[in-house]
Amino acid sequence: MDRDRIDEPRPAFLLSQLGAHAASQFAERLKVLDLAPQDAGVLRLLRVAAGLSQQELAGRLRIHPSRLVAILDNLGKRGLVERRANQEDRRLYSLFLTKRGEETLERIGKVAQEHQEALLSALSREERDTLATLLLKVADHQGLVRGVHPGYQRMGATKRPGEPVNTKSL
Amino acid sequence: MDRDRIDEPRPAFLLSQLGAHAASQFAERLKVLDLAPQDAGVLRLLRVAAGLSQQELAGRLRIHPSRLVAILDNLGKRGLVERRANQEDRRLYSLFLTKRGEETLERIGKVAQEHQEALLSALSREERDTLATLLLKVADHQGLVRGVHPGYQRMGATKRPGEPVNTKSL
DNA sequence: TATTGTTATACTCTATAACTATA
DNA sequence: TATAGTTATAGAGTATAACAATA
Repeated sequence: MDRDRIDEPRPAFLLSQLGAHAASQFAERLKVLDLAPQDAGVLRLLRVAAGLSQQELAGRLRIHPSRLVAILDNLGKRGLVERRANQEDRRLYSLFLTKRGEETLERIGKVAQEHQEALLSALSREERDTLATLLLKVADHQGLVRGVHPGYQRMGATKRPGEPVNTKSL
Repeated sequence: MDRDRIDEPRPAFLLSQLGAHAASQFAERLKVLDLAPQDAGVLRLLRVAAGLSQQELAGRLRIHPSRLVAILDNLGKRGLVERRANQEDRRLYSLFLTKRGEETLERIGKVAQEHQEALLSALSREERDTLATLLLKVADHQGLVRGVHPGYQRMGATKRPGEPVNTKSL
């Protein structure tokens, strides 16, 4: 059998374990700004891709369009994001970051920096660089989109999108 | 501002992103055995700590005891885990892996191996070792318990344990 | 009175599909 | 007819608290 010895943790499990830990720690820190990770994702994407429609934004973040509505309602109500009417097609909104949204994004950046510092404090600068290089290599090879967290897709969801509804559960 | 250039992905974000990806890929592969990640966690722990009570098991896995009931009902019904009456204290069950449970654990090991191979295929053997070393260093420093995934705590949950019930939502 | 395992209830959050208005 | 954004509904899965048996 050969596996009755003390388990050497598999790197894949470590990755998954640490990733979940990192995500929850970051979400915890974001609460200071009264924001959730998806909110940060939306704001960050709108900085580099201003003017997107909701459909486009949802597509890029892998969020269901109907879910994005509530997220944008909240961010809009708080004056961080603006829905501007699109002249050419009046069915569409064009989404923009407000001044306050940009400021909030700066604060998010600080929070993320502190988070990362705490998370990786066990590593030297050089080790962090090595880690970043390796992770980026794997992420690119796996086809992960920069800045798009798989968790955005379903943060507290219970059913996978596209998964058939289970009529006769239990 | 200095951050208007192309984002160098932060290693902390990469970690979180890749971790979520790894977790979902693994969960997907586990479906072949009709098991969820928590099930694998239960079986694995019972291999090295046979005879635990449900309370002890729940405590170690950071799963709510009432949730563990359904998990064990399922594993028991399928003959992978056995609830033996405890002679000394008849309120307790002593949990054991069955023969079939051990076999299933072997299969899980194979699935995990394949999963890891696919996940890290971008890296050389040496790079994988380096990655494992760095991750383990961080995980230990963060106080993560070997083999206990933070996601076990809430896999599709909507409310954090201990969090007050939100009476006036919206 | 306290603890183990169990169950019923309430709660949160989502995807789906219907809906409105525009095209 | 088709598409953008919105909303209503139902589904899924949890934590909490109450429960019965035992200590």
